[in-house]
Amino acid sequence: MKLKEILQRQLTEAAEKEGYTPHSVVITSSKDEKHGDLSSSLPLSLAKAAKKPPMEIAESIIGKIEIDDRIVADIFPSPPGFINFKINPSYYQSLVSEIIKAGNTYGQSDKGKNKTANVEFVSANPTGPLTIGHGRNAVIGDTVANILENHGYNVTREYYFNDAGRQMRLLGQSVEARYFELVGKEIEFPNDGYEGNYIKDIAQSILDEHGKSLLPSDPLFKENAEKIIFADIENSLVNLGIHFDQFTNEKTFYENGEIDRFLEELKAKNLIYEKDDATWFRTTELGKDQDRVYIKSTGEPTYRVPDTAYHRDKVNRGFDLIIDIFGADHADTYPDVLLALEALGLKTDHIRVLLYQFVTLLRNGEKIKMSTRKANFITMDELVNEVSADVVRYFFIMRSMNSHLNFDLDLATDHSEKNPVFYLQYAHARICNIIKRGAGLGKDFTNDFDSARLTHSSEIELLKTLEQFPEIMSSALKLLEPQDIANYLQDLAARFHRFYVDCRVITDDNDLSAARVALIKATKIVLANGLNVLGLTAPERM
RNA sequence: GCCCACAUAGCUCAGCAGGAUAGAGCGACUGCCUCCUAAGCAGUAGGCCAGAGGUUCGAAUCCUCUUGUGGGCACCA
Repeated sequence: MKLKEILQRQLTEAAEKEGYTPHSVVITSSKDEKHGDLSSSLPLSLAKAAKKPPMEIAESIIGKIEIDDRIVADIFPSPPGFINFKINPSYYQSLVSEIIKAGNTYGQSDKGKNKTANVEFVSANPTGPLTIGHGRNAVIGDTVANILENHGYNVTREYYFNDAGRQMRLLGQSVEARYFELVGKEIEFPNDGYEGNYIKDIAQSILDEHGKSLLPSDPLFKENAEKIIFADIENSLVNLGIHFDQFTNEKTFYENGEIDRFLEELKAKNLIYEKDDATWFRTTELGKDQDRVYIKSTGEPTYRVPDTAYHRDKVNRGFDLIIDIFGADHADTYPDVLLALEALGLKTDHIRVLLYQFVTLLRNGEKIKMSTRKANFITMDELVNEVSADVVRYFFIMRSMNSHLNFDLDLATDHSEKNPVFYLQYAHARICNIIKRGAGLGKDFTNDFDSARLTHSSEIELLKTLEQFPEIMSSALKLLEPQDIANYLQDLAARFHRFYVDCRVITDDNDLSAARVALIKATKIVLANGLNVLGLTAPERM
């Protein structure tokens, strides 16, 4: 059990013995060492209802706490009504062998054991290369999936795409136009067509493969474009270390009758009606302020229809947890999907939608407006080639999902050595180097060490930070916010670098060296586990 | 106009299930390698936590309003 949980329980029991009814017992790390290592403000929160001074409550609760002195060295109150715990250093010291023993399972849990999760992310339609805009989605999704796996979930990474809609039709027409340009029979380029050079490349490859005798409206234009672009997207994802377990195509739900069935069921519930030659979903009946078009007057369904059928399919596949990673532009639309599922009697409370804010790309201090259609974009491949997958991944999760991300291209490329990801990786590399050096001197400190030798304040601070890792990981499972892990690792690396400066590891004092080697091995394990969850490499040298 | 986010150091951002003195990186200035990688460490300067109310013993954190920024409000996805 984790330290805070132990203290929480002791505090709660002691408070109850004194006749209080504590609601939430919060324990925080003390910032000032004169307040011990951990503190609780429980007495302050009880004071009002009890009509007693907080300090008096603190004293009486402390009197009832059953101290395990292997863990807690001292408990004392401080004004205006905190209870402070001084933790026995031996508790922290004992973590070293615990972490080494746990190895790559340190920080893991079995909260998701025998449970399945589906994480749907990227889901970009194959109309062009993967851009930086998609990148944030891709990295968040993959990292969230890693977090779930860290807790034992069996995760399906899924990519959903539409190939039946207007966008894909435009893509085919754009390729077609470029093809006929190449064979000298120019036809009009579609309005809103895709202008990127990659369209010309595709047209050229079609020309190379099929000659110049293709006729207008040949389905081959769209089919080839889709195939080529999709292969390119998958390759870009692999470059980022991302692999999908399943690709699901919108077309499936037309072909297997799911969409018709779904519309029929809504109709039976009188949630669908016809107006102005279109078919509408009666969202107002379900608490929204306007109805939504389901089938356009052209006869073409809107994206909501297959999307909802797709989500119903995911629910029916029986996952314990379903996660969607959407950009902020979907904030208004996904509730309609959930509403429709609920209207059909499906449970949706195991669906979690993670919305992330957009990426603003800066070059020379100016915003770049990106548009796939206008071919004004930076591709993920370009970026990964310039700054490495590690840096790109870190950049996308180092900011909280719901704040806008400024991606400064100049900073990411020209000053990449200063990227914070190197700071943590350097800590890992430093440790590897010290261990190697120790081994080179014939000092292989494997099992036999006395952790009581770890008494320097930098050592204790490092140990305290190592202790927090499992808590950080379980909080990450609850919040599904990768950023917290990145922040923690920054803190851990900082503690290590400070320790490195204060405490020499390989010294003439063999016992001390053995203890310190064990400490850095434990640190290395936690760094590597954290980097691994973020999908970053843990380099042995830099 | 309506809905959702966001607003903290010169810049980019942490901190937000309320807690004791608001942090980091970059940038500026000062120090630290005869010693495990200086991709590091220590320090100085820099803040009305957007503004105004409220709740509370206690607010950067919760609530309301104002202002500003981004996104959404399509028979686009």
